[in-house]
Amino acid sequence: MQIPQTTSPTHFIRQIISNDLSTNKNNSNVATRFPPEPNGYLHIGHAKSICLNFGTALENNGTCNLRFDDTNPEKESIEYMESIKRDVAWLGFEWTELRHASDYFEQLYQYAVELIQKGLAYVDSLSAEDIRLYRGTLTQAGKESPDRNRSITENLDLFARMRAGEFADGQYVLRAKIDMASPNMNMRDPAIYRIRSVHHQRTGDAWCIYPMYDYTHCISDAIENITHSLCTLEFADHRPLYDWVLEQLQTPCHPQQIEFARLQLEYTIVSKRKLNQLVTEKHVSGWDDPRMPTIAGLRRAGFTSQSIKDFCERIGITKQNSWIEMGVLEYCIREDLNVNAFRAMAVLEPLRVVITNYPKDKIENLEISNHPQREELGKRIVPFSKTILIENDDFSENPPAKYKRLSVGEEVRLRGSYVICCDEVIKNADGEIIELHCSYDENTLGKNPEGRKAKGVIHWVDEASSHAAEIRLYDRLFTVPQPDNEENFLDVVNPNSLQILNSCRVEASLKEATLEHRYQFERTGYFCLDSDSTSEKLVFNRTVTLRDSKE
RNA sequence: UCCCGAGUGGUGUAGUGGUAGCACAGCAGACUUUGACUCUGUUAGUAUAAGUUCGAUUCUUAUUUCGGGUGCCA
Repeated sequence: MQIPQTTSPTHFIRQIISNDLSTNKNNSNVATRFPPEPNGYLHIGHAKSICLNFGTALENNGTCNLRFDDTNPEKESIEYMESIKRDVAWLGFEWTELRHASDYFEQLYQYAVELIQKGLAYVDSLSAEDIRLYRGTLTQAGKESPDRNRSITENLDLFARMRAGEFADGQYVLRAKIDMASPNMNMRDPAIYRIRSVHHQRTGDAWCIYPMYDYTHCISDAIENITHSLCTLEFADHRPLYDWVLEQLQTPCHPQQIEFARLQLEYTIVSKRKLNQLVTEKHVSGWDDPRMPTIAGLRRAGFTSQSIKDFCERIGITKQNSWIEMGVLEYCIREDLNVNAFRAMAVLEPLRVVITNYPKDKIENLEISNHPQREELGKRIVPFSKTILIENDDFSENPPAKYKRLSVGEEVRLRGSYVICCDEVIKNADGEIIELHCSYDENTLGKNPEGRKAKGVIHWVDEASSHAAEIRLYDRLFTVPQPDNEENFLDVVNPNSLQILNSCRVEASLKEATLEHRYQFERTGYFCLDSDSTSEKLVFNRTVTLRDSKE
């Protein structure tokens, strides 16, 4: 007997947590958070983090907050916050609480005062340039700022006046007093507050000093009683600072920061700066362009949230930097859509076929299953008459070996309909094929012809009852697996990443297509209705092709 | 070699001091009213060198390769 494997594979973070649970660490609570900065749209890499954080909470009956890391008002906006909430919700996760680092600005300030009082922070008047010079290099220790031993009283006064807006941007900065000789640059008296007289999207003009990430993140985690603070590898060097801050202060708890490798997906980029550039320079139509690796783009392309979650589970969680092949993502969406997408027929590049021996005005309303393996999904009506359209590609005058489509003198099955034989090719004055004359075998509806076998099965639509449609064929946005390695990633944008087909014809039933449904256009791929679609003009996006094993 | 991290088939990821498993990709075949799906079979791997051990992919050391680190970004 086979026991179905339903448990997810383990990974090192699951092991750490199950170990913590077994020792009753954190009173056996599990609290995580997803902490995006609202300075761009969420992308597939964020999806990995979202699935990890929310998933970890779900698996352990814990909590997971959505917390906006909004400490840099110059780059952040409400629009991005809204898009992030929408995308997390679309993925199917519910945050326990919605928080903002800016909710803690007053507490953060008071903790900073506490640091100053303990002689662990000081106000520095060095310029940004000088601070950089004083910091030293990777191989050389830094040297201390002349202001490092400013008195506590003076520091307190200056910090209060920084808050009060008495100084210009950049005139002073609050620094943690740690160790200018540390081999870890993050510990060389990092800045924890800077003066920035800018309007904040949530706190308005209440503040002109804003806390830095390292200082803010650990305290925010502690305030929210986070148990496991999961972040990407590049923050590993910051962990000593994360721990240092919490060790100096009387915070509610001391969360454990654990780092994992960020997602690297071939043929995509996830740098917010570059993604932004693609949008602003109009290489794509927007953040939700189906070629974008953003959640919004994937959604518009027709990806399901389930397929993305499945993908995130499959790629695993480790500390190894690795590249995921596009084939994995494609497999995940095909696996979902194969089971759940309704089947339909669409002809992308039509070729007219007249069935010479079919009655002139006859129309047969054929009933065809919506899914070959799932009868419960019902049937649809597909009209059939004397003049139909087939895919231009599905006919060849000089068929190669093993050709399974139509050619002169050969028979093919029209999917869900009759077997036809091509008798004659009609060409125009330029010698281009404009029409095919075929004959049908009336005894082949729902049964095989006797004594012979059709070469293959092709899709079709009835010309009169079909609808015009625009079909957008999307392909990978870049021509190389690692566009980030290029001198200029714009040089390797795939010029053929979008092909718009305007003379497509889709079967009558597709008139009722909805944004929520996914479709498999038989033999051509998986598609979804695009939001640009109108009742006059249907627009479909190709999510992914079908697997293709023909050589 | 200033600090930190990581090396398991083509890719990703498990595992144990005792025959290295799974998935994707690939290849071959079966089935097929989708060249889809499904099914079957199959190719291919522990970075290198020493050491400990009856036995090392696992433990130790060295080497090597790759990634990250010098924002008043996150």
